[in-house]
Amino acid sequence: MLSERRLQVLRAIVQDYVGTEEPVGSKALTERHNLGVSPATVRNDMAALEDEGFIAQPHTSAGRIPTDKGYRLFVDRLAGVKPMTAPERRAIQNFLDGSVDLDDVVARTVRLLAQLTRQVAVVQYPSLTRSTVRHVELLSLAPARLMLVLITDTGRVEQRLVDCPAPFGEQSLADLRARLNSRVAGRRFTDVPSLVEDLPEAFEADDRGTVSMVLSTLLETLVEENEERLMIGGTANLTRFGHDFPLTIRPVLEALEEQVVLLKLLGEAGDSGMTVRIGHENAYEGLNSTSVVSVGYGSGGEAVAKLGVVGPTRMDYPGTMGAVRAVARYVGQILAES
Amino acid sequence: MLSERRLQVLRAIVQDYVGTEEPVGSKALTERHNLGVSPATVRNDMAALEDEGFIAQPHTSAGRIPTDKGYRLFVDRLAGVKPMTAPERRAIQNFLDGSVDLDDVVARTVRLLAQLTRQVAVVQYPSLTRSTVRHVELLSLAPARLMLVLITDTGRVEQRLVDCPAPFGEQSLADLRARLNSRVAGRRFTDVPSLVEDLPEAFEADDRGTVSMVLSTLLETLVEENEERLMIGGTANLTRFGHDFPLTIRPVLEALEEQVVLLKLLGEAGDSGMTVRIGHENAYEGLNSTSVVSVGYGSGGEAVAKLGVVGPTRMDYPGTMGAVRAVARYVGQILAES
DNA sequence: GTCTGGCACTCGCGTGCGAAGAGTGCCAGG
DNA sequence: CCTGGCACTCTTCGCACGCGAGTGCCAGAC
Repeated sequence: MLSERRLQVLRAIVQDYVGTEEPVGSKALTERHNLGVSPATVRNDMAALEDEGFIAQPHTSAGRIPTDKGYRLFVDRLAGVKPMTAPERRAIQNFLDGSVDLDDVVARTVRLLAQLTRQVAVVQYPSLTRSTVRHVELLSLAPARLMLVLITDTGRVEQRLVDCPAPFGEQSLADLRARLNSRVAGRRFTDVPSLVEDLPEAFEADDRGTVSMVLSTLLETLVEENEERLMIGGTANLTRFGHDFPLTIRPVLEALEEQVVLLKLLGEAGDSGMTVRIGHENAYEGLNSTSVVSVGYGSGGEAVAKLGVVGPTRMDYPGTMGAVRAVARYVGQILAES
Repeated sequence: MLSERRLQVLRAIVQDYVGTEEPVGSKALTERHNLGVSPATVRNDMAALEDEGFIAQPHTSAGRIPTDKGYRLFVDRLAGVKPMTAPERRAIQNFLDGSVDLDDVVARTVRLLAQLTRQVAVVQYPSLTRSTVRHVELLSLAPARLMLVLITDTGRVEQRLVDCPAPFGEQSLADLRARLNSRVAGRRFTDVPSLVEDLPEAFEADDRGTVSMVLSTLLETLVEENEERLMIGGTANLTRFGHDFPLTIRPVLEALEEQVVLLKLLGEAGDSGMTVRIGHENAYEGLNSTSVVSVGYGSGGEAVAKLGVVGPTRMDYPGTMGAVRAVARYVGQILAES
């Protein structure tokens, strides 16, 4: 439906607008990109593109700027993902290699993404859903008070206090610890409930209450902590957004504070491959003037969590997508190693 | 040196300016505060206040605005701390009472402070320095790999992996766990090093390497984690800052991202009582146009960490101080209970 | 058919000017 | 020491104007 040249015109408009942040006119286009045609021809093409809704003019007699639909077409058909250069890749790897624990990995990733893309970075902590139990530990803090510690293969540690209905002996504790681990160690979280179901039956009547309590706390942890946490960074980059500040930046900051919103946002993104949500494609209203580029990452082939960046719709899509993809890849490697 | 009335004039100027965000002139002052004197008199007083550096005019023939020095005098001598009303106090208590763990307490506190003051809230996690060890746990993950878990009386949990130089038997593990706890449980962090110093000597030669490794990891945790973490919230309130946005907001966002800067900031504040740092009194340049109100909080009489808010120098000091003090008080209570 | 050059037209933006208004400083008198 | 009055200084706002960028359209060339 759109001729090849018109697509090139659109591509040129997007590129120029992203670079200059100013509406781009027909003359400037022909000068900066040698399209081999005159401004007049480009004008006709632009009129056609505007009819189709890919570009718009802020006011009569100004240049054109891409619409959300225009960016969408650009991302889908006109732009590739710009790969990172070798030095950049080395820098990423070096930076992430210095991490000492999971928190540190996530913190470094956020920093890195924010720096590379000069936008707001969002990194979700590796999910518990897909991961497996490495170890479950039980410690007795007081005669009727236990602490349950859950360690996952992604290096995450969760702990919970358990108030027992009755005192629980050291013997029973060791017994429960051993049985629990032999059943669930190395297993998937989703499999745990059915694996421990009948565990209370193996214990004396006196202890069953406590055992059930421990088990339900464990299951609760698995479920509750699927409400993932996440870390954000690079909010200072929001100041580069535009000149019409307060109106634009405010809802974005609000959205970033609402972790629920962000988690939903990442959750809605496709599970495999990179997802780009442009402007109004974002369900959350406050982010209607931003684009979100996200991708899953994980230690094996499977994604255990997502990361991405939030920036103005007017962003360098190829570069951003390249950075996001590269970072996701290296974080996956780091997680696999540890 | 300054007559009573002049102080009243300064107080009126601060109050009006905080309310209206606009330079305040002599006429408006006499109308809104019945000072019992004419505008002309007030003008003379204002000239005197300006000579002393307490107020300034943005340009000739505009009203006056307080300088940092003016705010300082206001805070020190003219304004009290505005206590929270009973309903507000109840709301604070209710909101914090719902907390389930330490992370939750901190998260709720940040939210609460941000809402109450309509500014950016900063809450430091309770420090390890002043707190005591509740329990130390050791788990064996693999023949030559241990996990060390440290639980503090403030409910904080830290874990570390330990790679052993040689396999470490279950027996030795239980032994070490027991000895370690009998020595350090209930003790202050600062006392731990001297308490465990001679522990390796109690073990077989084969195990000593591992024991030393565990101990050094433990000590490392105590020291390293004194680099406190903190949580911030309410950044969206920055948009209410002023009309001269990007320039003001940018360095503040940058400062907020640098946890090191914030920690230093809180660290510099006085250890007891509330500290108010106004404008240029803040060592960090990016915060030169903001004021920081901070106070220590803790479970007992002793402060284990600090919390506070960052806002424009033009803030409602009495109200902000009241909110900060009240929140700190209730957080302390919550921590003491758990 | 498609592209091109030319031309008239539309607007937004920066500039300059004048009036209005707010606020000050100073002075003489109570 | 306070007060009323007066002259002065600036900022802000509205308005008219001209410039320039950019468009749309049309007639003609390939």
